[in-house]
This record gives sequence, structure tokens and C-alpha cells, in this order.
Amino acid sequence: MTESRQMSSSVRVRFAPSPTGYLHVGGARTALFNWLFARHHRGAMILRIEDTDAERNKPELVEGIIEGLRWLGVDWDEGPFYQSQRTELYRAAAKKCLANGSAFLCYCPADKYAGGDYAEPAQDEEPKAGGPRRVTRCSCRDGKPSTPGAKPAIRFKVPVGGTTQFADAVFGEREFSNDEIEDFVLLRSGKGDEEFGQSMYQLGAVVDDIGMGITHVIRGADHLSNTPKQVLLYRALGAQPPVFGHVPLILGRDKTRLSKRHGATDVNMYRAEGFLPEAFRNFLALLGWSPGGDEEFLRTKDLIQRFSLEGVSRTNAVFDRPKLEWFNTQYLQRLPIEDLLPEVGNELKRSGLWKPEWAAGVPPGPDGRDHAWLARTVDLLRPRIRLLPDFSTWARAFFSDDFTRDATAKDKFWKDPKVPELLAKLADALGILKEWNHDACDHSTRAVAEAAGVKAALLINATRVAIVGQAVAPPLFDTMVVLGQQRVVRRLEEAASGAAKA
RNA sequence: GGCGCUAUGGUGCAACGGUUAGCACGCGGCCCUUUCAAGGCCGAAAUACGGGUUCGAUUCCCGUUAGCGCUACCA
Repeated sequence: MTESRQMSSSVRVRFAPSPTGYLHVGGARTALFNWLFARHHRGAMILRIEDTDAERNKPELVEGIIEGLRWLGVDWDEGPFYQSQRTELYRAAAKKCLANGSAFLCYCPADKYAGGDYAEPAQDEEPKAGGPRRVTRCSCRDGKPSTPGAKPAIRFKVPVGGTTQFADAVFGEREFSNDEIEDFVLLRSGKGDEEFGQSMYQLGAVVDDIGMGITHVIRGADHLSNTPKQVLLYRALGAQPPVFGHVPLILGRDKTRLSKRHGATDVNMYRAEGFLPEAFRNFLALLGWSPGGDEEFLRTKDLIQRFSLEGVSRTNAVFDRPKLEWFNTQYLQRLPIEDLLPEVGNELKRSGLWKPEWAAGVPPGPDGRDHAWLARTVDLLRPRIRLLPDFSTWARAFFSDDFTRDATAKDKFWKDPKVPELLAKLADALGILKEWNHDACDHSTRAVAEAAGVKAALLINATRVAIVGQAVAPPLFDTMVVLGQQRVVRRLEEAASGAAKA
């Protein structure tokens, strides 16, 4: 942590996803923490694709991961780098370890090794009274190939006895007994005529973190137990380990690791559903991190300003969708309208409802609608919006004349047989209005209701269905104002005849 | 099984030896009201358990329990 202060002008962090799946919310949170840390310290963010497992790796998934990061607003200064293209670097590092005695050629078949069939007490080891060691130490590490003639892999030669320690910015000082650390594989054995195969995770990560000058490794706590291996590797390669910061995991409602059966775990699904990226970011940032006080509505600039590894929690956090939805509605309502408009614009474009004259700085369309109209309309609509697509579905009648009236809304508010006649009368009354504003519409509507001897609420509710097709909408007279006199009158006339037929 | 990490209402976080244990989501009620939201007010709801240390433990230590992680020629 002292390091972080000293190095603050040259902080370098990375996000290193593996393209074996989409961008998971856990990965997204890790990416976000790295990014917030980098931006807070005015450091560099690096994107590295860890695709060293040709078997599981699906190159086409990289696109989705990058798309997800972009949507999240997480950008990077260097990369993406692909580990599959850096194989020579890892082979050279593995050979260096071989040369300096910190690694050995292992001839054991993978399945036999993992099963412990080749386990033998390493030299120098004294049998412990407490019981046998649990990790395999095969004879290859002492220069006695267990399976002569087989293609070897390169394993790290973990020291016998002693401990390996490191300081974690989140979990504090950690110490692991070397006798619990297995002789992990650095380089896979070669296939066909190649001498060696691709790098394994530990080697690739460490070689790149050294090579890319990473100062802080911020990653999931599932790597806490891997860290001593990496620290050993740093030393073997003659490098100083970085500052580690392990962040707790994200769990599902049942406290098990978040997975598909908990619902959407793919960040791109939240984008598709129509969450606002900034709201999603705010929600994610508060999962396992706290600025210390009680504030929760923290816009990205606040997040960057306040983020620190000291505020990261050590407890796994449950992904709570209702809270995410709450954040989304908060952003929908509290964002300065001009910050919200681009998102709404994208949604309207996606659904084909967008009109070019609604862009800023463009003259109004033939119906008089322009950017200012859009801003007023969105502002009116937003307290009732939950997700972006609601603008094009629920609020469709505000942006298009091609809308339908909801059947249950009609059942509910057009039940009274007087409705068609009332709507027709209202159309007439509103049609002759010289002034088109909230109060004029209000007075006119209440006058029609009074003249007909019905409660204003009856007419108001029926009118809402007539002009926007929904049982739920913003206050009626405000709605009339943004819709405009001509549209309101036309829709009332339309509805009057339609309601009569029904 | 071994090793490790964690433990405050249902959920996310505060309180970093002394508070009537605070905030938010969700839940219930009331107010507002033209539908539905939003908003305002009120309420129910927590320090896992057992030992220590201390004048005093949510907070420090040990144990138990539970959850999670690692234990691959996956990352």
C-alpha cells in the first residue's frame, strides 16, 4: 500500500480475460476495479487476452468480451495483447528457469501425475510425523525421468520446506507453506515434432506482468491460492512481485458461485435488456467495494475519484438484481437530461422510431418537433421507465402515430357506455382551443366532464387510453402538451369511433 | 480429504475497543394522487455459536460451525 502511493504516477494494471466464455459479471467487476484504479491514479490500463489453451479457447468470443467492456465504459491504453502470439517469450522464460535450476523436465503422463502415482518423497525431505505431504513430488525433479522417452513438460521446482509470503492490498500479509504448493506446470509438453507446447496460466501471467510492467495485480480472490506460485516464479525470473489486490467473488442468491442458473451472468445481456451502462457500473462498483460512507449514487467521475483498494471488502457478495434495477431507475430519473438523451436516442434508433430532426442543432420537423421537444418528452416519461426499451414499447405513442391501444387498458377505462360520446365531445372542445397548454387542457377537459355529469376521473382515464393507448402514462395534461393539439384531437376522434364499435 | 479465505437484518455496505449498531435495496403501512410510477413519512428485520483478552467487545485472540476458493499439461 505504501507502494501504491510511491508508484502512483506510474500505476499499470491489466484485465486479462480468457476467451472461453462471454464477459461474466464477475470478470466485468474485476475489469471495472482495475479501470477505476488506473484512472484514479492516472495510470495505464492494459487488456490482455489469455488464450493459451487452444482446446477451450474460442477466438470469436473475444469480440463479445470487448463489446461488453466498451459498453461498460471500460477502456484500455494498451492492447489487446494475445498470449497465443507470445509463445516464444514464455518458452524463453521457462528455459531460463530450467537453466537456473528453478524448473525441471517432467516426463510423467499428466493423468498419472495428477493421480499421485509418481509421488515420491523429494530428497532432503524428512517424513513428517503429522502425515504425508499432499502434493506430488515426482522423481523427474531430481533428474530421474519417471517415463524415459516421453515428451517432457516443464514444471516449476517448488522449494522444499519454508514458506512463501506476500502482501495483499486487500487481504493483508499472507504466508503459505511451500510443502503445500505443487510443482506446477510452466510449459505443456510438445505435440508432434514441436519441442514444447503452449504456456500454462502461471507462466504466461507472470512473464507478461513482468514484461508489461504491471505494478498492481487486481483480480478475483479465486487466485489467492495461486499467488505464492507466482511469487516464486517472479523470484526465479529475477523480478520483483507487484502489489496484489484480490477482490472477493460474486455469488448468486443461494451463495454459490454465480452461474447461468442464477439468471443472466453475461454482461451483454444487461446491455440487451436496456440497462444504462453508468447505472450498471455504479451497481457493480459497490459489490465488494465501499467508499466508506453512506452515499450510493456515485457517478463514474465520483467512482474514479473515490476508488481505492483499501475500500475493497474481503467478503463475497451476492448479486442482487432488484438493487441493480433500483440503480437503473435512479439513473433514469436523476441523470441530467442531456446525459440521458443519447441512450434514449440509441434505443429509438434501434426500434426504428428515431427521427433525425430530434438530434441537437437540427431544425424542427414538419410537426414542429425538435431536440427540445424530445428532451421535454423524455423528461416527462422517465419516472415511469424501468428499462430503455420501455421508451419504444410502452411509450411508443409519444414517438409514433403507429401505435395500438392496449386491450386491458380499454377494458378497464372504456367500460362506461358514455365513453365514445365523451371522447367525441372532448375532441370538439379541445379542437377549438386557441391556447395549447396544461391549464387550458385541464379546464377544457373538466368542463366537458361536468357538462356531461360524470366525474372528471372517468373522462381523464378514458382519454389517457385514447391518446397514448396505455392505462399507465404520465399526467394527462402534460401528455397532451407534448403530444400537440392536432394529434390529441385526431386520436380522440379515432378513439370515439373505435370505442363506439367495441 | 489437504490447504486457504470469509462470517453485521433476506441482500449490498457503515460502525476500524465505548453508537439507542447507521444507510440503501427489498418487504409492510400511511401521505400525495387522474392511472401508474416517482417522492415524503413510519415500521418489521442483523453482530453465526462457544470460549478468552479488556473497565468495556460487532471490532482483538482461539476453537466450533457454515459458506466459498485452490488442490488440471484450465484460466
